[in-house]
Amino acid sequence: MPITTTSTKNNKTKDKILKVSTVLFSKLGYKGASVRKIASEVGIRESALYNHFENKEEIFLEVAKGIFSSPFSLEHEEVAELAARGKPFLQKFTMQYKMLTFDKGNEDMFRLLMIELFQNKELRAQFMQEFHAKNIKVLSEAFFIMMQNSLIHSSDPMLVAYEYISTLFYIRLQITLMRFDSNSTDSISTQFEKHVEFFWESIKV
Amino acid sequence: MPITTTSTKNNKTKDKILKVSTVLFSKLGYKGASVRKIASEVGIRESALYNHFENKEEIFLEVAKGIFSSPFSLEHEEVAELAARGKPFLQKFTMQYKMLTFDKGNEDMFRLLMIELFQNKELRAQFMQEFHAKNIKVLSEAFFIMMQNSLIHSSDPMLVAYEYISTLFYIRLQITLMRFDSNSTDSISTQFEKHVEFFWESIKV
DNA sequence: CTAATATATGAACAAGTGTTCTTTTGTCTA
DNA sequence: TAGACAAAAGAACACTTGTTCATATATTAG
Repeated sequence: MPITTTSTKNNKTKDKILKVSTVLFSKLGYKGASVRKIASEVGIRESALYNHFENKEEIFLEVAKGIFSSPFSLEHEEVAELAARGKPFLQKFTMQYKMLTFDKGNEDMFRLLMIELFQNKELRAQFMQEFHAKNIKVLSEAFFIMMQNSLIHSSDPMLVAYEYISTLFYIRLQITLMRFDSNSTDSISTQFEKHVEFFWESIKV
Repeated sequence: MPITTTSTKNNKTKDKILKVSTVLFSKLGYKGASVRKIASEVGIRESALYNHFENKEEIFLEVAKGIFSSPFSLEHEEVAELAARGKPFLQKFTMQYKMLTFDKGNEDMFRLLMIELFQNKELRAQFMQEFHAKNIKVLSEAFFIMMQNSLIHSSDPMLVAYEYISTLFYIRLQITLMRFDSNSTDSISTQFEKHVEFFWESIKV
């Protein structure tokens, strides 16, 4: 008898509401996605939504939980191990970042984040913490190890991390924009790999 | 007798509407800034707005014109001249970018752009063209000259330009976010200068 | 000063918003 | 089969939205 945290009950409708809301919020934003649009897409009346959620905000908060829960998991040990070899770490890290960029669910979450970023103070704080600071931490630790092993030139690991992550973010934003308009991402598809190459050539000793 | 393009008429109120709208749109977004909020801030009734503009969208379009009209002017000759000296070009370009980031008017426009980016297809297209492509063009031309003069390592100038502009954008986004919450930008204030240093050291021959 | 014109008001509109009822329907349990 | 409970519908609410219109008030021109 498996015990899931989100209650074992028969919540088929609730799940559908969340699924639909994710799509609509990430397309239209919080204001643009009205409860009637959500309900209609689910196939129920607005009033029925309130059997599953207190109000609109509760739906949004539930959806927004997904924004920073990306399974971006490089174990601490794995970081140390890969970093000791230099370039393979950058490759692994970047490919994970690339996967997140193209993954449907994470793409929606990223769009939602961008749409609501300047409308939601809490989201801004989390962006700085979860998106920026956390990445800087992992990367700077890795670059620090590379410096100790004389694989790259010595300098401030935090600065190197900043320089590295900023380009990843920009590529992700651009790809997300293009895909939102169903534009081909061909012209930018290998930008992640190019970044790894360029950066490694720039810092390697 | 100076002839301004925006008509010489006595349009004090119209100007105030645009000024107020700029602030509200860039804070609350298109949907969030209602005509009543705008009118009330101007000091008139909603109905009076329609003596100056056809509708809300016309106000927005007038405001949005300012997004991509930044006086980011490095003359073609100046680019060539500075690029031939290498690092000074990066310094000049970056300092102009930094000024735009901290300039009140351009800051509002940048925020407006970010807020509406995923809600407005036309804005996305302009972002790609005016914000991205144009900068890539100027930068890649400069890097090309530097390569010809053997100031930096030879590689794809467009790639180098991409790597350079992406970090500038990320810094700008972060600073704009912090200032939106009235947070101190001390921790990131010299990031632009650090970027110039890091990048130049990375590419110089 | 008077007439014409531009700009303001205040009320109203139709449509949309989030939310709350009461009532009906369905589903599982005793 | 009967009763309990969860989930649906449908109508209504108070409020906000963009926009319009008739009317009043300034401002300008002859």
